[in-house]
Amino acid sequence: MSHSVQNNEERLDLIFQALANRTRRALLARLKRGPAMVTELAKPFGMSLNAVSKHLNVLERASLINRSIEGRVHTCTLIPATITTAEKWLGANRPARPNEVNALQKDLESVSED
Amino acid sequence: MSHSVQNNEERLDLIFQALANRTRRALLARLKRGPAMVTELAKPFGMSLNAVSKHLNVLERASLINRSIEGRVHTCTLIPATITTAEKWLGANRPARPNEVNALQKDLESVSED
DNA sequence: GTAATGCTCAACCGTTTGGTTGACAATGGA
DNA sequence: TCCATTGTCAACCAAACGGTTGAGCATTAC
Repeated sequence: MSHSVQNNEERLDLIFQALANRTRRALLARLKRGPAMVTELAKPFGMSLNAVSKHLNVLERASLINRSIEGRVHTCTLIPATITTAEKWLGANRPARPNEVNALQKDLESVSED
Repeated sequence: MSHSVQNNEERLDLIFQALANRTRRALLARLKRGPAMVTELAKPFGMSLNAVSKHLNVLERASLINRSIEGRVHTCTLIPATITTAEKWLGANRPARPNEVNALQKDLESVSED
């Protein structure tokens, strides 16, 4: 494919961009309940199958889902590890919460000990 | 402003879209270390101040940052709660991990108890 | 064999994005 | 007062987004 040559920033770009659309988030929410075929995924949305197919492409390029083809049925599966990648970035870039700050301050106090 | 009329999906759209750009993620990473003025934020990036100002607008509309004006200096501050909003969505839409599944299965077994 | 199903690809189209430049308003320092 | 600093706004531009329609290719059912 030669598409998979991505550094971490590129991966995060693709992941967050894929998440930045409510249809795609709804697709992921559905897939959390288990794998599903494309027409099944498309059913709840008031848009063409083609549009949903495009959204699935975006999710696939972001490695948020996998597709396995069996006959004419394409089954989509969530890739939880990619969601974890996004969670990790957020966790690393959210400042410590008050109680965490308190804990950190206690640590600092116990070190300086003046 | 009349801009702040947003339901949850709109808010998530704005948040994830704001996160879907490496310059903006770098800005947030910088702001995690504390508030900063606009020129200071712009310094590390090879682009015009105007471009950075636009990025800050995107972050502000997503409620990821705040701006306080004092004289001619606009100071930007991170809003951690909004990052938490994104984290919550991800946490709710990542399937349970194996150990969590085990815990859940144990719960179920202890209930049905046949 | 024919028809329906499942899905993708390609082309198109209006809107948004991410950058630029130029002008300008307001503040602060000389 | 004059000038540098700080930052925004507006207009412009190419590229990407998010949808559409139409065509077409496998696969399965009849």
